[in-house]
Amino acid sequence: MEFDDKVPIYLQIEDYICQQIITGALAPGAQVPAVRQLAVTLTVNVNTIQRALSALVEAGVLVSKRGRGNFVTTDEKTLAAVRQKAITTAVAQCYERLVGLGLSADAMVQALQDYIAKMEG
Amino acid sequence: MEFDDKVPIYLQIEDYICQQIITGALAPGAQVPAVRQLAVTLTVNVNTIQRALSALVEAGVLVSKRGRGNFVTTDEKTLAAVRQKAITTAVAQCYERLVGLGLSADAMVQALQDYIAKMEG
Amino acid sequence: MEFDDKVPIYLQIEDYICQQIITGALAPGAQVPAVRQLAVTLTVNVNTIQRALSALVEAGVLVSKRGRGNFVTTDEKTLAAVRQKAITTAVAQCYERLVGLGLSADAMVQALQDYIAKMEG
Amino acid sequence: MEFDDKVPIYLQIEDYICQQIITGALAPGAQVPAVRQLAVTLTVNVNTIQRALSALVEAGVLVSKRGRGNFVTTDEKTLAAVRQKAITTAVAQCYERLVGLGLSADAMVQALQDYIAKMEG
DNA sequence: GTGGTCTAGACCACC
DNA sequence: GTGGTCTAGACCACG
Repeated sequence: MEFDDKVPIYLQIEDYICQQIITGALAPGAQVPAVRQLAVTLTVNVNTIQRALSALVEAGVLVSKRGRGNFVTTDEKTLAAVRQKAITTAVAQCYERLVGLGLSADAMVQALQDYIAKMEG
Repeated sequence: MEFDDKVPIYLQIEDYICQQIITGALAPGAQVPAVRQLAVTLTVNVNTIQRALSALVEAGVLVSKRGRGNFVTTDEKTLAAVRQKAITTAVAQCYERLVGLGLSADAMVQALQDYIAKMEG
Repeated sequence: MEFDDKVPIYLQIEDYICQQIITGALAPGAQVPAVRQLAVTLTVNVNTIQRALSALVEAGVLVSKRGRGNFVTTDEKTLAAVRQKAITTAVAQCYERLVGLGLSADAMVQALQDYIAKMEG
Repeated sequence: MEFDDKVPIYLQIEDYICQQIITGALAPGAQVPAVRQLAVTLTVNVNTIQRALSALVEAGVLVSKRGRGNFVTTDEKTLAAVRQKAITTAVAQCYERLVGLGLSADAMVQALQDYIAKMEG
């Protein structure tokens, strides 16, 4: 995995875990890979992983079982919220920036469609 | 102006200046407010402003005239590139994140339209 | 190390690092001395070192690994380009000045050979 | 005329005047253009011109006649020295940098010849 | 310990 | 007054 130097790695890892959950790569109730395992696969320090997981536990997305590991919550409301928040955040950020650049609603949609066409066409 | 803690202030200032240029608030050839002035209005240290402006000078977006101030380039190609890059960057970031979340092209466009409707409707 | 007052220290440090790389004192992939270490040995402020290294990172000559240090790139193309640019820059500057003084091509070569003879003879 | 932002303009103007003298564009005894005239043609502030001329007067290259202007010295020794110094300085700077890059004497001469061939060939 | 960012304050070159 | 450079010293993210 690649990290953007300009934003804290632990935040990027948070997003990464959420992404795994949303896409189903990490199913509800599933065990999250061990901290040391994640540290290896993401080539990141253990402390950095810990920080990211702690935040997710705090948010209720993961539940930590002492001595056994971390698990994805099975609470559907929380999971739905995670998904919705991830999407909204991405879209909102884009919207704000494009508004700042003076684009109209139509121009925004057009810009997105153009980009999608370029990437997938 | 408000700054996001998670990304370097000097980068946000770069974006801010570019935005001013793109929206026409800073016309081609216009003088950029004095470094010390910007420092006051943005409530940021002079050096931080300098760092942002230096990068823009390096990129050719601004030209620095010693003892006189910084000015927006009049080179149309550069200006067009600035605008295009700003839009593409915003859209690309959004696209990448939504792809990571498993959204289809249609779902992406829908999500954007929904958000726009919510904000502007 | 000695610095020339008339040109920014950070630029001289850039050149110094490049020189170390070109001569092999800093091998490809090798770790550059810590910022604070360089600051001590070059008797220069840490920020000044940072500015020089940042430019080299930007240029791809160095790669920065957060919390671990700065390393010389292993990309051969980049390294070759660094070497070539350093030589060309030095020669070009000399050439331009001598042309401005009205010297012929032969006179230039002669002047260089004379100087070399004086220094090494 | 173009100036390199990285070295003081007044030094570049000094070099420029010396160059004019060496190439004969300013003959021995000739009057140097008025300060305000130079300021216009070089698009530089009057004070900056003054500073450069003062240094040359100090060095004996120019002689200042109150109320009448500045004139190129007619002292042949001084003029010869100016020329020699200009050449030596250019060559020495190049030599030092190439030595620092580990080039042999032959390689230096070769690099210069290559560059000349590229420019004039 | 290592790099990255920011602040505060100073000095210089130039207009 | 304007930008450019440098210093000193602090704090944060990361290993």
